[in-house]
Amino acid sequence: MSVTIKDVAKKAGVSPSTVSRVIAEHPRISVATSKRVKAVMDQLGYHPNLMAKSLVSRTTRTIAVILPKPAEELLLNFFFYELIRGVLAQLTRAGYDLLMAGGSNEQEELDTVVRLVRGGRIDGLLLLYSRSSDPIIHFLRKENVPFALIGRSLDYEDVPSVDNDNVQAAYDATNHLIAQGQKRIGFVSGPAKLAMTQDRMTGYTKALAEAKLPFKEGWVVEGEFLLESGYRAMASIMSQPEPPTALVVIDDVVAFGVLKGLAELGYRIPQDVAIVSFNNIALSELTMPPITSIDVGTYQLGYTASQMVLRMIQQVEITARQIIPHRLVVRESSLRTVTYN
Amino acid sequence: MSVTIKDVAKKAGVSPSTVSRVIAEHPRISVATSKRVKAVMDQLGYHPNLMAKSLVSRTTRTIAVILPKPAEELLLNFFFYELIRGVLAQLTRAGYDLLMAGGSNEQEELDTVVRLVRGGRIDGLLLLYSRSSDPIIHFLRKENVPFALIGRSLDYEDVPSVDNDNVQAAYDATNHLIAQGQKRIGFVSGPAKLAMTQDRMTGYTKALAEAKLPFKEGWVVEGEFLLESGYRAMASIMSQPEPPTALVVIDDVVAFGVLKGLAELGYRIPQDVAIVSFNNIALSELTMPPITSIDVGTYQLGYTASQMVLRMIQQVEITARQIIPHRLVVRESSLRTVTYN
DNA sequence: GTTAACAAGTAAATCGTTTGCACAGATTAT
DNA sequence: ATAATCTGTGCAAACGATTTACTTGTTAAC
Repeated sequence: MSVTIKDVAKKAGVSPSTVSRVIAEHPRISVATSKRVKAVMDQLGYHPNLMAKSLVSRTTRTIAVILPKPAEELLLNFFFYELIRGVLAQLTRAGYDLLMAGGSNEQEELDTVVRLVRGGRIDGLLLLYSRSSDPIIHFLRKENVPFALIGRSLDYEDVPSVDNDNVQAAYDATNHLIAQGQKRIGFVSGPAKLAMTQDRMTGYTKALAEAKLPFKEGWVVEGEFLLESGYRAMASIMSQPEPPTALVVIDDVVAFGVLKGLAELGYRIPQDVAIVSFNNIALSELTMPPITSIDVGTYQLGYTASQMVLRMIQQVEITARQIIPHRLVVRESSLRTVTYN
Repeated sequence: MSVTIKDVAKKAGVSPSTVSRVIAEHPRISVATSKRVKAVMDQLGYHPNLMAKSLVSRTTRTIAVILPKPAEELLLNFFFYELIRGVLAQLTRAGYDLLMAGGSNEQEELDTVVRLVRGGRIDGLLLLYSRSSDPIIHFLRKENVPFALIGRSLDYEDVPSVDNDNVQAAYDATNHLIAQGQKRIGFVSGPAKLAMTQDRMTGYTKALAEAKLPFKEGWVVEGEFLLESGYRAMASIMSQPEPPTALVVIDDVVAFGVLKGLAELGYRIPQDVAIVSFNNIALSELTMPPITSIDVGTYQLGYTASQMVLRMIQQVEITARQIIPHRLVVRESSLRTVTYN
């Protein structure tokens, strides 16, 4: 069917091993032979069978990204894509391929990971978020598979991971609102299980405490990383007797929902309610008003995490935990006084 | 190292072939043996080596998506992600994995495809756009590899593909503006090589011609699927002696740039310039004003195209060319009279 | 009671590579 | 001149599955 190493060998009048050595640029092969074999190779359009190669080398030059449980939902958040962009840039550079796989629930997700790892289909993987007591992380450590986590593990200190200082980031975001004179600041949050959510919550409360500003249960709403989540949160938060006049929002897409919700309720932004959000996706500057957002270096996150996995595969020593710096990008949504031209 | 079929065989007191047959649910295996072997299998945590399996079966349960040349750029367009969402939904459903690979120029792209196909790494692939005289399509047809194109081939009639009726879509978009009383309608276009761009251009001119409205070279600008592209187009289009009062824009992200450009030049939308765009990505309704857009069923496009590839792999007869219906979603950006509440 | 049919399982070849070991001839060291 | 080392290559055994063709023990048929 397809042209194999044997065909090349026969045509070049050498043994298959020699052809293999030519491909691998083995030093013991003479220049003459190498040239001749190579000529035959492209004359025949030979390409090594990657499966056979992988089988014997136990290597696939493939990294997997596991799509968390509600892949459908995850994929609605643009943060993810910016991340993947970074991942792809790194992997392509290194000549690795990216495999995307998922499951429709936590069990299936684990099954997928086990299948890929035990089945020898991948050389390493990238985990996007970490839940508390994550069975996948547990499995990967046990099996000693190269992997890196984007985020922070709540269970183990020494999991290779790339993260932001989310406590500090939320602290900065909240303080930015405080600096604008805001006194009643709420928090539109994400899934409580995630380390990221917990850290940002910590930063938020810390800033409030330091400024001696009130923290109210009713000003905090937990949700998903979805537009509707932010939209719905407004109904509940703004129906409080004394609603907040400023909001820290866990994610830009959620903030889009917040914008929509507030607009429908008749609030003006930022005059009535000021907003600071996270991730600074490309479209945050296009909404009306543009959203102030903490840039977490999403692309860098993906790029660095992939690099980490690649290094682990090459047995290069790595720093277990890398922090990508964040940066507050101020736009109109958070400013006390705004001038429209 | 890893537990193999032989280990299972030994422990279960049968031959490797029997274990293999148990896995494949071969009818010639007795229930008793099957049970016993299966018990041993999960006692040992056995998982078949996918490479070995692929080697002999010449099958990988993997579909590749080739990222076009400027992957970095492509990934900035959200249209792509919605597409991938559809692809993943279909593939996950069918138990296939998705491999994303790319190259940094057309040659590398082709090389990647050749490597993956000849190397037996994938069972089929999905092409995102088609250029004229695309060497990749040429190669895939020659090699008889299952693949589907999202879009339309300019070279071959019978390439399996999923597409919109882009001529009609652009015709509808333009007519919508005409119905609003617009007389001077421009077109912010995409790369001229792409079938999609050409088709939309055709629909646009057709609508103008039928309505006996003027077509002016200066009102048409070619660009990329990038925000900046739309932004820059405004400088050139609006500096015409008689600038258009309405624009058909090739893509939502480009339209975002158009919005930004027009705002900076002091035009109000839709009062001074009305806009209709394509793809209807999630954020089109969040801009100010929300953008009227042709929903092309992006998710469906990805979902259907993947299905087509899977069918080809399973040797099921397919319709070579499927058309996904489009739908005009009217929002404020295109309306003659607007009321803000 | 012999043979044919069948059920359940095994042995061995195969898929396309890589790689340790062997070996012949050339080169260098002593 | 002989031993020791180097060079360049081939043989054959992996890697971990699947699958064809063969064995064996039972049951049914005549």
